[in-house]
Parts: sequence; structure tokens; C-alpha cells
Amino acid sequence: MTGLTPMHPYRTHTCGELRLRDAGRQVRLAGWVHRKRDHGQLLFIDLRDHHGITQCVIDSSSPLFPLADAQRLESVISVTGTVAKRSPETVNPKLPTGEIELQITDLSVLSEAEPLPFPVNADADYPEEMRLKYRFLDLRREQMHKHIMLRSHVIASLRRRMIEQGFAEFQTPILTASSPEGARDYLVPSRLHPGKFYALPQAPQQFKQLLMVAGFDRYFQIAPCFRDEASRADRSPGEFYQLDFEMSFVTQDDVFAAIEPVLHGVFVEFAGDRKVTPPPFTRITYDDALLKYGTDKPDLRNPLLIHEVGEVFRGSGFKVFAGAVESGAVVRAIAVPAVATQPRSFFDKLNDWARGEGAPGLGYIVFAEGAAKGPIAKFLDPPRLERLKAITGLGDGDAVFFVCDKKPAAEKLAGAARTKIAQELNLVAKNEFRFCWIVDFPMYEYNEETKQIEFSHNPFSMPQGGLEALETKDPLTIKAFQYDIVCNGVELSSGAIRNHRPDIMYKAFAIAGYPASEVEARFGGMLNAFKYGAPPHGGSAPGIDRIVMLLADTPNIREVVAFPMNQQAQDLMMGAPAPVPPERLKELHIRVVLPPTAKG
RNA sequence: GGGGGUGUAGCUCAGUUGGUUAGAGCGCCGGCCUGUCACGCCGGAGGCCGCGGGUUCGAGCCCCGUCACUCCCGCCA
Repeated sequence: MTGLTPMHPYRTHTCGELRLRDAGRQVRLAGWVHRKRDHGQLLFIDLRDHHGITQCVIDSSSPLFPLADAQRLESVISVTGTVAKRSPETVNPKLPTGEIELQITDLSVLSEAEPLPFPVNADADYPEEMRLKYRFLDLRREQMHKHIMLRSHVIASLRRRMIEQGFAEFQTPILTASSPEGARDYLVPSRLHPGKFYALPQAPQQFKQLLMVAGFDRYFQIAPCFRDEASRADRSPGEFYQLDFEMSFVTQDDVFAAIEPVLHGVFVEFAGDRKVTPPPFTRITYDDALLKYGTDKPDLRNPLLIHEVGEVFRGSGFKVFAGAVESGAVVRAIAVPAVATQPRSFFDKLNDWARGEGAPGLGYIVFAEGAAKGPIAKFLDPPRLERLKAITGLGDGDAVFFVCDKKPAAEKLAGAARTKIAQELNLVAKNEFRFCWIVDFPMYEYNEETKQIEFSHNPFSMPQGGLEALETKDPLTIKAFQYDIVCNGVELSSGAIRNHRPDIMYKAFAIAGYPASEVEARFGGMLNAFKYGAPPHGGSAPGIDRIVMLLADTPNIREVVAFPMNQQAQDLMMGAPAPVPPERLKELHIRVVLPPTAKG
């Protein structure tokens, strides 16, 4: 060791820290061998740690040269030496530390690396399986490292902003009872209570409501949620995190006013040069969203709108649509400005696409040179064409695409067509975050299969109109104080003003076919709490993973989770799930009965 | 539970209408190189072509089955 003052055994600086001002200093760095450039008598080592990369150099006059030369990529070493100014022609402008380098005078190997299953210093794509099995290597890569740090910073920012808004963070139980979220529970067997199981929370729903009953006024939690359902690219199997929050004595407007600045603030903080919708966020009713966008999670970056034009075809010469409308179908028109100049192939391609979606086709009319063209145009007389223009707001040079079906199917296809057409025409605004609220969700819906009325969302939502609505209105027309936040077509959260009145709750459940006894059996804890003075309250729970995905601009949730499971809900690195020894099963009073097809 | 895609060297991929010895880049090992920064140059090792069956004189390629991964539908309010 050359230093006159005692040095830290591993490092005096990080690999992202040294600058020209440090030239001449004796320092020590520690990190991973990111890259080596061997010039025979001269060796460059790019040393990397969490903070950055510093070029280290050693030549053959040093007795340490063979040791340095022998280091494999990703070995962990500590190097001591002199910070040297680089000559102008050797400066690397791509590195913050690129004006200096460390001239190695001492080197110790802290941990040798075997040859890697895949490179850490490259940005290529590698098989998910490999990446998950060697997640610790995958996470060293620049992009993943950035994503996970972004996640950390987003969560820190959310915490800070929530506390600033007067929220307090509480923990709620992980080992708890089954909750009514609708997904399958993860179960944990009880050793002390044979045959009984805990459930992991699908959300801290009842606990947060109980905290309101307990008078805490404003609660939040970065809450782990567990659901035993199939995964998707944008949906983790097993577990995910929500910014769960709840507020007392609030209306729907108060909830919106509380969370909008938090979300807006955190998006602006991490959006870089991307635009973020300022509050107040646009509010769209559920019914309107399905009509205009064909989905309850519209991407407002897409400027296209859908219109109901059944009246234009009712009694018209276009018998296919006219007949369908008579028997209850709707006709949805996707209005597309300025496409009349598109070649015929553009329209044919969309028609083919619609067939691929299971539709008979995608009819269209093009308004051009004062006339209406396209396969359907000749069936509509001039007044009907004028009416069509009036409804869609279109004119010469524009076109309209038609979807005719029963309402739900027509909405779905029209929504998909709206997305497809905007993609084809490159109409979706880039570098923007467009938020909206979807409000006035229906309280109930009719299940065609079971022929029963069911809750369409969380059964704890307050029906609009309260008890009177439940007693007097057709249940399928009742709206709930239930709302979603949607950003760029991604559902970030859903929430509600809760039903805090036992009498309304009994009635609401009765309509969905639950007798009072069952309501008491399943939700007795919360119901009981509401009998001792419960404040009106409501909240929501934006998904943390989804927020980070949007900010990181990745469609895959596994890019923003440090240790995700694979699509089959397995952790390949830890080997979970795993069988347990028979003794453990015995003390849990569990016997495993495998299906015939199950593998060991 | 259902459907689509993929599966060839450690990794990324190419591989013609079925044809003789399956290739490239990166990585790995060895050699050369004192100013590189995705260093360069030379050489080498490395293949159950996912697995099983079938068709064929002959299969990486065609057929059937199966497994794995992935994306979607169902599911997840």
C-alpha cells in the first residue's frame, strides 16, 4: 500500500465520482470488471459500480500486470492508484469520468467471476428464462439497473407526496382472511388450527376501511397484493404493489383532488421531456367511454372518436345493417379525418384485419370530391349521408368505418378498430402522458351465463342515490361512486366512495342474491365496525408497477420488478414453488393429492 | 382451460426445393499488440439442431406427439 494516510480497505471513492479536479490524488476504487482492452504491454480495465465507470490502466512494467490481465469480466476487484489527467486526444466524452483515469499501483481480487452465461456489458435481448435464473446478473445491466432505481425513486416520491398531503402510512396484515376482490386467494395453512387457512390479501381493502372507522382520517401504504391468477405481459403472477390510500369525510371530488397532484407530480418528476396532463384530469363516464372509445380504459393520445349512427341505417337500403338495427344491434362509426387520399389497399388491409378479429368486415364510406364512395355509400340516400356527416363531424377528405353488432361486441370491435386505425396512420401522440378518470361505473351487471345480477365491481362501493336508489330503481341502471384512473390506455387504479351504511350494504348484497346471514359471515368484521360510528370514506389504489412501466416506457412488468416470477408463477432462481418434506405436511395436517398429470 | 409464436454453439442468430463435412457475430481458451474505450490482428475449442416417434435411400428442414419459453383469449372488478 502506497498511501501515507490509512485507506479504506475497499474504496475511497465510487466509480462515478472522480473528475479532473482529483488528478494527482491517491485513491482506491472497487467494483466489477466491466470491460477489458488488452494491448499487450498495456491494459485498460473499465471498472464499474452502482455509481458509474472509471477507466483504470496498468502496463507491463508493473508486477501486478499478469494478475490484472487474468481477471475475467465481472470479477470484483479493488484497485489503488493515482488519478491521472488524460491527454486531450484520449478523453472519452461519453463517460462523466472520461477526463481522468486511474493508474493502477495496487490491485486485490475480492471475488473471481466464472465465465458468464450472458454478457452484462451489452444491451441485447436474452431469453427471459436465462435472465430470471441469473437475475443478479441481469440486474447489473444498465437498463435493468436504471429501471429498478426508477422504481425506488418513484416509490420514495409517492411516499413524500402522500405525507405532504396529510396521509399517514400504516402496515396491514399479510396473513389474513379471504377478501372479496374476486380473484383466487393464495392460502397459507394454519398449523395451530388444523384444516384452516390464512389468505394473503388481494388488497388491504377491509383493513384500510377499518382504519377510517378507527378515525385515522387519511391512510396510505405501498401495499403488497397477492392474487393467484394467470399472468400477462403487464400483470405479474402472484404479487404486485399498489399505492393504497383511503380518506374520511370525502366526496368523489375530494379523492380526485387529493390524488391528482400526487400522480401528476410524480409523473412530471420522472417524465423527462414527456408531456403530462395537468390536473384536473378529464372525467369520462363509463357509458361514454364505451361509446366514444370502445373501452373503459381509453388511450386519449389517440384522437379518433366513435359515434353511434344506428339511426342513419334504420330503414335504409343497406339491408344488413338496417335489419340488424331492427333486431337490437347498434352501428358504431369510427370517424377518421383526412384519409380519403389513402390507397385502396389501406382500406382493404383494415377489412382483412377486421375479418381476423372475427368480424364480417369493416365497412367504410369515404367522403371525397363532394361525393360518398366505398362499398356501403350507394345504399345511403343524400339525407342519410348528410346526417352521417353531421353526427361524425366529418366532411370532404374524411372517412368513416362501420361496425354493426350487438352493443357489447360492437363496442369491443369499434374500440379495437379505433386503436388499429390510429396505429396504421401513426396518429397516437408520442412522449405524452394523458390521464383521465372513468366515472359512474354501473353498480351491477347481468351475467348472461348464470342469469343473475352481480356486482360489476367492488361490492363495497356506495350506490349513487343511496338506499332509495336500491329500493326504487332497476338495479342495472344504478351507478356506483366507482372510478378508475387511466393513463395512455393503461388502467392505473380503481377506487370508490365506500358504502359505510350497514342498511345500504344489506340491501346492496340482497340485490346480488346474498342473504344477510352470508354478508355477516363473510364481511362480519367490517359490517360490525360500521355499526359503531363510521365516517363516510373513499379511496383508490394506483398500481405501482404500472406507473413505473409507463415511466420506464416498457410493456413488460418484469422489466420493472427486481425479482419477478415467470409466466408460470415460478421463481427459477429460488426454486419456488417447491415441494415440502412430509414432516412439514404432517404437522400442517395436509395430505397432497396430485392430479394424474402432475409432474413430481 | 384454449389459441398463436419460438426452440440450431455459453449468448444472438443464419441455414436454399429434404442431399453428403451445420455456419457467422459475440463470449471462452491460446498467441501477438503501449493509448484503447463495442480496441485490433492470428489461431483453437465448443453442436443430442428441445425431446420422442414417423415418412424417406437420405431429415436441422416434412408429418404426428410431447416438453420448455413467450404473447394473447378465458381469468384478473
